[in-house]
Amino acid sequence: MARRPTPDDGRARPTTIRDVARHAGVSVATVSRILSGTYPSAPVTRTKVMRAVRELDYVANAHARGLAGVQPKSVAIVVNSVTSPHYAHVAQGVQEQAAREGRLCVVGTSGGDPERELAIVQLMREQHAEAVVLVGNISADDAYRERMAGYARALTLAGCHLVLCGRPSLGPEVPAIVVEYDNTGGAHAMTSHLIAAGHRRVLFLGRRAGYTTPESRIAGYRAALAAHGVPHDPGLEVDGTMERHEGYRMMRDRLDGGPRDFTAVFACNDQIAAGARQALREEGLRVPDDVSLAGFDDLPPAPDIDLTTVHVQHKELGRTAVRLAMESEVPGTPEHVLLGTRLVIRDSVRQACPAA
Amino acid sequence: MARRPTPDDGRARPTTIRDVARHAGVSVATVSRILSGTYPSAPVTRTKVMRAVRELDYVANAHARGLAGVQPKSVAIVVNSVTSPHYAHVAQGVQEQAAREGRLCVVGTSGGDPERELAIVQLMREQHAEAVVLVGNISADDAYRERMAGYARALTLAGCHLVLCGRPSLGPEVPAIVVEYDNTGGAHAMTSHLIAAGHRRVLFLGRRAGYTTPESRIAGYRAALAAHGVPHDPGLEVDGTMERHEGYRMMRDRLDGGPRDFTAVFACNDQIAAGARQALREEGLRVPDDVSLAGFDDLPPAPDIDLTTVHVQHKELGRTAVRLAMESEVPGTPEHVLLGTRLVIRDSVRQACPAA
DNA sequence: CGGGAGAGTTAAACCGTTTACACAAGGGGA
DNA sequence: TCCCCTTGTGTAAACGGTTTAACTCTCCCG
Repeated sequence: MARRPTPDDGRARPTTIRDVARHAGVSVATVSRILSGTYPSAPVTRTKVMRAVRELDYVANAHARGLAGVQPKSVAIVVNSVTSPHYAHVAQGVQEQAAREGRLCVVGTSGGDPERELAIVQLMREQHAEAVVLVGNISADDAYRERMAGYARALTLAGCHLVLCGRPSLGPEVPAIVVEYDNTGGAHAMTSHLIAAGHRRVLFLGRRAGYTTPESRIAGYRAALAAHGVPHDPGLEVDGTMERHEGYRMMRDRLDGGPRDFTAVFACNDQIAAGARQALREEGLRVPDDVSLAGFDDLPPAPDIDLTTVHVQHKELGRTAVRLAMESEVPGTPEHVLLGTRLVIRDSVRQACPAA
Repeated sequence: MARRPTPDDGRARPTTIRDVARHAGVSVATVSRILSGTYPSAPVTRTKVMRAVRELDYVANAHARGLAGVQPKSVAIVVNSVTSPHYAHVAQGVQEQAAREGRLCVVGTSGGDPERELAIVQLMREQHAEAVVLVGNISADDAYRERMAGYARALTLAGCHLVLCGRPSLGPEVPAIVVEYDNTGGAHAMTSHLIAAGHRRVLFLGRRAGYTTPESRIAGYRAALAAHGVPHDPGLEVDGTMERHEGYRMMRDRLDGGPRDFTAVFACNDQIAAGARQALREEGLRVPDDVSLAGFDDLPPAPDIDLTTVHVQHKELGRTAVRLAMESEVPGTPEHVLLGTRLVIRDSVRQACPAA
């Protein structure tokens, strides 16, 4: 036996459909049908059953129901961490859309560790999630891609959709929906904006080889420099991750390292910008009077520090991910969506001082 | 039959333990035992089974496993929204602790709607979650409390623990773990800090009747005024919710409404403080030179706007919630925990100008 | 008065796993 | 040689629902 009948067990066993049937004086099948409402039934029986359900405070066992083939499945989302505004907003979009489609939403955090991400995906496969949404920015290691590709195929076989959100495709052979936003275009536009304001030495904070988001953004930065005939100085590209304290560190190091050789800063995201701004202020440099500063994302704390930045539709990203996964059965559904971005001009960029 | 055998079905059925058993030439029970590793087995059998598992890429069906009585259950957390830094940090703590205890974490958002919150709790009951964590700040309506109390009893009956996080108990009769932090004490300390700096007219932004968090904080504010013999002017208490745009609105209204009759502002949280700061700056008032400003929470964007605030251990709150729920079987576990807070002095509060 | 038609209900099979119990083979002590 | 114990595996009964196929009534029509 799976479990002893435990008629003498201390704690009570939850109410089952059998209890309801007995209490209402009908069969189990009748209760099931009346509750699902998919079958005609006599009003008097219906009343009896509903009363029994209320009196016993019955709720169905989701495991049993899932096992029996009913599919009110769930959507899973894997992010680095929920405290990062970027992930939080995407997650919020996923949540909202999942709720709208009547799905439960499971959130997992990987902490940026590919190993944990793979483990969570495997877990979701066990849970028979309807869709698994992987959000952004992971090291594109070859062995990792190979394994994830394998999982993607397994998920698809089990009728589950893999959605890559703000992250590039795993290759044409791998079944996955991709929802991205235009990192390169946004960075290009922002860099052009800085150049138009007369800046020719723009410090880029947050380069990170192997990570797709920073790589796309720096590509836009470089392309804009080239398009406007501004010489590209690799010495102006600073390595770092996308956290606030890293922004602080990068700027500190730069200021401590010698005379200031830039008039503007383009941070890879708003968090870095916020950290860099703090380091600048500690050094007595005002934004935008002494140094212009631009970010990317348009998330808190951008409005609080008057940051000129690139707006990304984060919630829409999450919503689209879920929507595409749900609709992917219908023929015309696209498998790759690229969301646009737009500049948000606040007050952190000023005309370059020609003397600088 | 529950489902036709579908030997001719288009899409493949996921691999079951039976497939593995057949493929390895052993019985289903043997596969189960070898995979769970709780039983002795011959090395040669073990090898065969493991190879079959690998070749078929088998993962167990979590529904079936759950039904059969194995309990690697999950932890559920219900928050207003994941984009609010306050909830995000608590959720992060819950996630981390749940992961550490080997539990899956389900996140639901209620949008502050008691009705949806109740619905999610019911859903979690179906899912047989091991613990349900409800986070903060809901309207303490009587009918709602009654229903939630009923659910709490039902959850307990099903062996599931209800944890109220940053929210008061439902009453002594209701089985629930409560993890709070000291709102009143923190607000008292901050108000005292402002009074010590010479402020006697402190504007409180974010009063909200019926909501426990603002009510506790304003109680601390009033108590501190009384303790230091500063007259209490109800006209200095402004109603509003705990969002950034509300902080902006409240301060705007106040400044537009007449001459400034306060020298310091105590915002009910950092978000309100950030909004209020923006309104002040638009009016040409500098923080802290013209007006002192204090917040509550110590979450982004507090460090970016140099906000003096009250630090709350948000992650610890979430972690404690999960930990207590897991350990609640062992006798000595407390059912009510109050976490401390501490002042974080930055640069948004200055000595009051006696003339003001 | 026999015989569909159709509404309402029930018994039983099935979903995929775990596990109590049965059982076979092999080894060692009496 | 016999018996018992250990070790490894198989059989079958749960777990709690859903669904199919069969069955029992009424009712209506020829």
